[in-house]
Amino acid sequence: MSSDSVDTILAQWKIVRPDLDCSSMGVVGRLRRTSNVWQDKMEKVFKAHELSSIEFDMMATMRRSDPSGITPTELYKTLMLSSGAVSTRLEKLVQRGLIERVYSEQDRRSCKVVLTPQGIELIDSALVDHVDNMDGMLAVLTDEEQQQMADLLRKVLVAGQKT
Amino acid sequence: MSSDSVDTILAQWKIVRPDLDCSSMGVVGRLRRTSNVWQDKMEKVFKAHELSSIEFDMMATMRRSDPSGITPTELYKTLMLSSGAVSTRLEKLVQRGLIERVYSEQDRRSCKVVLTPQGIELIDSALVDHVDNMDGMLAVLTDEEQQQMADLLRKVLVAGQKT
DNA sequence: TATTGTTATACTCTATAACTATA
DNA sequence: TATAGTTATAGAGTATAACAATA
Repeated sequence: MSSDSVDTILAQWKIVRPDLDCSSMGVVGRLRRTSNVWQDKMEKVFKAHELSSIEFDMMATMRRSDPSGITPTELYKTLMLSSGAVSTRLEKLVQRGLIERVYSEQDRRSCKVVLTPQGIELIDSALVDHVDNMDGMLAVLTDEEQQQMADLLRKVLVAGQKT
Repeated sequence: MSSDSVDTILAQWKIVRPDLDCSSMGVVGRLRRTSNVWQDKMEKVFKAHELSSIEFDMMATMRRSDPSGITPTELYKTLMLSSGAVSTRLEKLVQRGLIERVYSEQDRRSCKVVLTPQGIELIDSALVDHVDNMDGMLAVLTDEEQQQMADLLRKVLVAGQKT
């Protein structure tokens, strides 16, 4: 098995701090690096569609939600952002004609944001490239290995929600 | 097996875009989320030692490097940051008495940064807490599963370096 | 002429909180 | 009085590029 930079780092710690068991860093460090590398690759694809990561996430969330739309509050809670950050970005997408606000008649404080036809076209086209991109990032793993990794990560995430 | 939020998202895509095979999102999406959750947990530990993530990374890199120090150039290349960003943060650490610059006699443009005794004390104490923290994040996985995940991630990282 | 490292500028992004309107 | 959403302010962080000193 070929070694990576994390193997080097672990070997260095073994010398400087032989008393400390850093093996967890072998998992956490690699996951962090993988996430960074993948994030960069994904941002390139998003950028090709003139979207930031968060704009992609927002539009993708709208795309897979109820066609009647989603409220800004649901959106910022789903994406774990502040209301202000979401409002600002929503306004930009409105100005680009990619989404529009539909005001509620029941609760006049509230609105829903929905994708315009152009918005759907853009996110659908970005989505295809995004899936291609992810497939490429995972191509080095067999289907079974991909399933293994998904299962291991699910286990971590489910456990983390309880805390 | 209990399901997580990514399972929900995949089910939503299955309805809205049944033509699109989003299974790679099951791996990539979970890895991204896990990374974010872990990053938050790590930052809390770093903050308890009055360090940002990057300050911790910088000091940890110095700690495991040659005791004679490391040049700012090596540091920003290792951490994949700009020279300016590293210079600014180095200066902050100098002002806090955690590191100092040792100027080269061979090349008078160059210097090395080294941890002061206080710096070593701080990073060593932060490191112990950091390792404890990582152990806790991985506690839900067996040793064998942790090894599996490390191996899968190494495979991805090694393949990624070639591109 | 290239390289090491610092500094200054400008930019992006966000959280916070103030604010409006409505419930 | 609380909530939905927007807007304004301020802060953190960075990359870029200009800069000084040396190779």
